[in-house]
Amino acid sequence: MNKRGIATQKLIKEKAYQLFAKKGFKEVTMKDICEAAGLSRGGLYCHYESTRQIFKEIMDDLMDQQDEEFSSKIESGALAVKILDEVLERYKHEMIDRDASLSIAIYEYFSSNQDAAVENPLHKQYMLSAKMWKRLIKYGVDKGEFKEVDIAAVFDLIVFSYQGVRMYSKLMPIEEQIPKRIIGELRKLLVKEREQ
Amino acid sequence: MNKRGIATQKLIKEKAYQLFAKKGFKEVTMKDICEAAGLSRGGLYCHYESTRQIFKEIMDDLMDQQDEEFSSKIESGALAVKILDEVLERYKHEMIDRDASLSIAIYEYFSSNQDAAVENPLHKQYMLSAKMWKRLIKYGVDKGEFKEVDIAAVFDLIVFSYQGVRMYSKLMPIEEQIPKRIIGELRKLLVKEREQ
Amino acid sequence: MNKRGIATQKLIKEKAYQLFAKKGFKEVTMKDICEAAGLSRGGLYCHYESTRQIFKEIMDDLMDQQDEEFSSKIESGALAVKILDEVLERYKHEMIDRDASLSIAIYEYFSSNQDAAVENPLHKQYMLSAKMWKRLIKYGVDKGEFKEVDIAAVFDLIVFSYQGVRMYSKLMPIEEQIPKRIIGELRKLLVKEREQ
Amino acid sequence: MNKRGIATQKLIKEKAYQLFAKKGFKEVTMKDICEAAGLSRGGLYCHYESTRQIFKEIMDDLMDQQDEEFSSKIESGALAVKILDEVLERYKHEMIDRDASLSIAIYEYFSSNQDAAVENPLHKQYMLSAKMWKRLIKYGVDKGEFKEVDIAAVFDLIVFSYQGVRMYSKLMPIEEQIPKRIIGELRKLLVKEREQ
DNA sequence: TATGAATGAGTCTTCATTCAT
DNA sequence: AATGAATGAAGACTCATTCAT
Repeated sequence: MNKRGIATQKLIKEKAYQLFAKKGFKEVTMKDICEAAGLSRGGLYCHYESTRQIFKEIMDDLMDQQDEEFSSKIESGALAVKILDEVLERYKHEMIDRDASLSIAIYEYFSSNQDAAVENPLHKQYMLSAKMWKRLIKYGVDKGEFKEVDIAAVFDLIVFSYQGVRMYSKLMPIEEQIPKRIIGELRKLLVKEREQ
Repeated sequence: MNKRGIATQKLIKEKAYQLFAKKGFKEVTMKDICEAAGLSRGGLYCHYESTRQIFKEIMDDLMDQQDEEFSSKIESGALAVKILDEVLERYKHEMIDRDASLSIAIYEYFSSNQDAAVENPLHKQYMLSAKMWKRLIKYGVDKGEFKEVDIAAVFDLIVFSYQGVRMYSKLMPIEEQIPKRIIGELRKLLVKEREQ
Repeated sequence: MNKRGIATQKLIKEKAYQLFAKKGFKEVTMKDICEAAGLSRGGLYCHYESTRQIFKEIMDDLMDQQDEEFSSKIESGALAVKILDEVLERYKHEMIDRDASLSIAIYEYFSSNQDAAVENPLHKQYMLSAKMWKRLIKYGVDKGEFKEVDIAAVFDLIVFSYQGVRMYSKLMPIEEQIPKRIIGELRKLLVKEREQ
Repeated sequence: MNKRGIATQKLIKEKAYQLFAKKGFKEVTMKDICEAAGLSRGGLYCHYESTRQIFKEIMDDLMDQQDEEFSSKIESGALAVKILDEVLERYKHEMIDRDASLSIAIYEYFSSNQDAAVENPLHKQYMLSAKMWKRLIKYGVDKGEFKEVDIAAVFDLIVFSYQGVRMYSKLMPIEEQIPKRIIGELRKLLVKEREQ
């Protein structure tokens, strides 16, 4: 593929991202993407065969961007509480950011998916996220900043309550207090009293 | 509408429920429902104008069935911990029950919905659920069985982690351990140590 | 048929008339008529089999109402000019009365009609109208009030210019001046100068 | 659009013209046109969205072909009577030419039309026709060939009696004598006795 | 690579018509 | 006479997909 081809594919993915974020996965058609990208039918088919393929490529790109966000911070020896607060702060914002996310599209994509369970990218992402969080929690516990919690249990609570709110924020009005309260409660679970 | 009509509508809703549970909302067509119900095209249109209308009616029926599940138990003076354990046990099962639920369909239905936010039935259900949980938590606290928690915060954590797992259970394999750990952690949050 | 049946048929025809006047013949369905008449599907079919049949019956009723309007006046010995002016005045109003007439419906009905030409009720009406007008014109000529015109030619001019305007009044805005000018011109054709 | 597309559109319009002339506007479906043009459903929808759009384009093409038919003749200084006779002769033939014309279709198209009255193409055509006829009549009067008539009135009589017959020729049998008599009468209205 | 014409399958929707009640 | 549930056919419309250019 030459430069032009790559640029076209990038354009297609950008435009498709916007459509998926707005309408979910199932309601975006190849025709929609053609029109959004300013390409003809045949032109789009030169690059992609289906919305599923385009979506998968967008997902893969996003996954690649995710790195082990905590690692460098932990290695720098920062306070566990400080690292925790940074991440929770980000989570709080993402919970109420209705528009930028693909969450609905991801939901629809995977719920009509035939991928073998183990290769499921969502599962992969979950496992990766688990690894990072568990490392952070252990780090905090070892440093004496966090309580001696059930690491796996607290991680599950964090990740699923976060995802639960993200999804519901697309379906019904979520007052700002909700993420705030959840984040606060999660923090209390982890951080020793005197630290707060 | 006569008896025959009512029976047909009941049949339509039953068959449609199964389809929505299996395929989500967006992928079910009027044709699918005709065929599942053994009706002709026109026959279905005698009763319903769209999948959206059928889905809404199913939702409304379900909502009607929901009553204030804790109320009678609280009024009977049962132990708060016992009531809590019963509900959490049910939640645990629902979290991994991939098939019987409409969760994906609900997600798709509401994510492409124009209903005014306040009348949103999901929001209504959330509010109802909040009322019941808050009553239970207060009851437990007053009886000295539960810790002096931030009631609203704990409720949010319960409901959104529950919903988060329910949704993800449709998208990726959820090991049985996950609901178990979450339920356990939520219980610890509420119940005083000596009660456990 | 008993009284109730007759009353229902009358109601059907009244409601159907309104629909035909408003939407033309082709766009009125049996369903429309059911709803307008407040009858069920089956109920309407008890009385009529098709819109065509209903329309035909309405037409026949209208034809029956038409009598030889000039006859009695001529026999009373009235001035030909006076009779003429009365009729022309009525024509002038009908030309711009967009709403009350079935003209579009008649057009559509007959243009998709298989009736043998000779039994064509429109033709019958034309022939009847011709007979009456020719009698009037001859009466005026004999009395010395009208010019010695080509009776058939003047009649055709009258009837077709009248019908032409009626039809066009449904299709484009007809200024009031148009019928006025046409009526004036037709009158001049017939009536001797000194009479005016 | 490329050559092939243009050729297809031309074909569609030709076939559609025949259908409209035969069946009127309302009874022609997109399916009819597909089949007449030898195209698939989707193929037709590539070019046109509705029968209304196709019909409008056919009308516009026809309007474009109409030019100010009298102008050149008047400018050449021909006898007004000669020009008049040529046009009336054409009218006479068109009055009984049942098949080639779109008159029914036009009637149905405009009678179910929402176009703002002023932009109504039928009205535009009427105005254009009025301009041409008035110019001719004035020319004949100025040259002393025509009587000193009420120009607007005579024009209305000409155009609406012509249209009236055209329309009725689709609805009932029109003997050849009728157009002949009307044309004769209209001619007498205009042309001075000694000219005849 | 890219265009856009064309196909054909699939769904939606509306009605005329029938029929058991 | 009347109801209204049900059928089935017809037409509208949309897309994924292919292909000649």
